[in-house]
Amino acid sequence: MSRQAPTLEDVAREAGVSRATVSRVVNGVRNVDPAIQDLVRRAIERTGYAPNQAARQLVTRRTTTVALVVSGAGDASDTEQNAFATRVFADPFFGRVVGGVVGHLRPRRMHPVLMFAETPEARREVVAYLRQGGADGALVVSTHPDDPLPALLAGAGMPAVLFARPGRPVPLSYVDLAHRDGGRLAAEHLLERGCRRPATVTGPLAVAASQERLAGFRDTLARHGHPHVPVAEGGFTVDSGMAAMASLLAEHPDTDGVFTANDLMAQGAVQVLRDHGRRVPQDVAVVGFDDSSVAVTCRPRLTTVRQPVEEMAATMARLLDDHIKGARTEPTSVIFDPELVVRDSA
Amino acid sequence: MSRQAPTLEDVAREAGVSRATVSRVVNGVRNVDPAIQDLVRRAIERTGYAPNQAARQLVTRRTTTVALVVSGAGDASDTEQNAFATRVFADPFFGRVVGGVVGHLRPRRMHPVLMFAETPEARREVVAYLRQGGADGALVVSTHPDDPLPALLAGAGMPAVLFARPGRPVPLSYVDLAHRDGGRLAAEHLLERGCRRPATVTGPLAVAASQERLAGFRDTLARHGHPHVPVAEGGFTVDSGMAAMASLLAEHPDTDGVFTANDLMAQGAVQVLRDHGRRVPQDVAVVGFDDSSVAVTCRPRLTTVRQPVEEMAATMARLLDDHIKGARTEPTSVIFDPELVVRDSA
DNA sequence: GGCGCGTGGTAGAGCGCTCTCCTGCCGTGT
DNA sequence: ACACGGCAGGAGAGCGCTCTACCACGCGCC
Repeated sequence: MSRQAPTLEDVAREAGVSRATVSRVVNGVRNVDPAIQDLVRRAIERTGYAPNQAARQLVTRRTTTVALVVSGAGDASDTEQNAFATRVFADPFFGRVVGGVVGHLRPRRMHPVLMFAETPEARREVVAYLRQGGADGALVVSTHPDDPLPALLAGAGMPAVLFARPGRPVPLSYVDLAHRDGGRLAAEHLLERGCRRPATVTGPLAVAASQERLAGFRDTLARHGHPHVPVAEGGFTVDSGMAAMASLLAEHPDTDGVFTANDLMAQGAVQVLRDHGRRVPQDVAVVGFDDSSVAVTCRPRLTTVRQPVEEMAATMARLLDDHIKGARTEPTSVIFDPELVVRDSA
Repeated sequence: MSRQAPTLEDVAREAGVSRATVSRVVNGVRNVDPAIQDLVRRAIERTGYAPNQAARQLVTRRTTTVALVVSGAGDASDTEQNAFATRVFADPFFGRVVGGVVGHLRPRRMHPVLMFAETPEARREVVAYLRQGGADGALVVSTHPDDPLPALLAGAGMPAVLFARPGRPVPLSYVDLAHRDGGRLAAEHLLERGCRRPATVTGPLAVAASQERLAGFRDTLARHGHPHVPVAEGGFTVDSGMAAMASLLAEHPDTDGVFTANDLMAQGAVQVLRDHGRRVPQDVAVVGFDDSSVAVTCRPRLTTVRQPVEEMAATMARLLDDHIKGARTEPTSVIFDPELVVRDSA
């Protein structure tokens, strides 16, 4: 790459036409004589021309990227920062988000810039990046209900779409799941299986989704003669699922059915159950949530409430596209329906 | 964002200096009178100025991004494309790569653009993106030994660094692990535990790393009186680990120690072992590879050969930086040492 | 036959920044 | 006192592209 890259000018000279004509051919805009089109294309071929993105961006004020931000709320120290990315991607959930986003972006020749915003410093960097025109908008996945990033983005007037309804109302579009229905689905399945002593391991109760999954689960059980359901709070990790299950078992050894608010915790719960001599699903039935990859890789394979993460992520990207193009100005929300997937654990 | 964003010109006017001076203050280049610096900074504050990346890129010919490419070798159909991302990130390995890369990039205000290159079409797109100046270079993680992308990149003269030595020699820098030593470490540990009938589940034997882990394992055992070691080939997934373990067990029911070429397969092997009534580690000891997050979340926790993926990824980013800056012109390789991490499975 | 009109092309003005060159002004040495 | 080096700040030329004019030309129309 030592010698200068060819420019539009070079191609134009080579083809014997003007810069504008070449530009039109490249961008497929306006009518250009087929013969000339061919001429130009041949010249492009010969010169090995590739349009300069920076120059194009400068005039169109559009990039070919969107920021894909995984956001926390903490004040993590510098040393913890790298670990954040590792930790985040340890949950198969994020891989699915990436898959969904890329699925929408790719056919449009757009690409995601990966950013992490778990500290005030990092959040500033994200906003700065957007303001400098590094990306056209942001797709935000928060890991914490008090995440200040959405408000920052909305305040800066940047196009942004969230995964899940923000803790505090923010004038931004988002996609979400009917979590309450998910809880209901889990309850109904446990009931149908004949569970008499259901319990649940929730996600962090500060998270709205956890609250709603619990509410759906609880309400459904209450309606079927189970006014009091043992509850233990977890943190969406395997370890927290183990701890929660252990405490549940200590206080309610007769538990015969557990709904855990995600698959990772279900995995932990199953392990603890086994360690305590319970067979799953014979002695205790376990229903997870998400239908992530671990649901099929762990044994027994998990019966779980499916969250269509890829679809949700793709929709998120579509909404952002609309906002960027100006085709949509009002914040919108799209809510997806969960679905029960029956496997071996319940 | 309806009204025009402020430009250098606006700040200059506001501060009563020239554009060049403002630019110098912003970029911290050359000496500028402290009083004037202050004046300019205040003007920036007031106007809410943010430098336009596109304009800057146009003249400096440098972006603030590098491509982080996960690459395959296949001709996957369109419908499989989205799944590729999901599948890739189901392995905790990639999350660690991202963590390491971001750890290096972030302090330098650089960001990774995530790209997937599992089809010829997608590979072309990656090369085109780089040639158009969308990113300054590429960090490539191949999932397949015959991946044509490295050669494409080298041919185009694009700065690029690979994770793992490429199948065919390519004049590109890379980082890698001393896989052979890893195999040796596993063998030695199994031997020390008193295993009499060791066996191994390898990765895809087309992958050099799999070959070397196997060679290291085999050679060490041979040197200690085990000239023949049962081998089953896996595919680095939980399922393939299960299948491989099952076949191993069928032919060699007296196996008392297994080295699996990654942790995911170790997890699968443990499950199959359990299903066949073997206790781990009492009846059969299992040593994994990678020290990924599953090593500590699964039960029993895995004894495994640690691969310092984050460090390796960070080094990859550093090498790329050097190449981009021109501080390094010759392809270089950096080889890391594996380390045995003893937990419960062996 | 002049005129409007659609078609296919050119010319050239920016987009916002960096960076080289230049100028004016000090301090210093002889 | 004067030449001169060094340094701070300004002027202005691009970087490579898009896009709005604008022009040339041929056609059908009254």
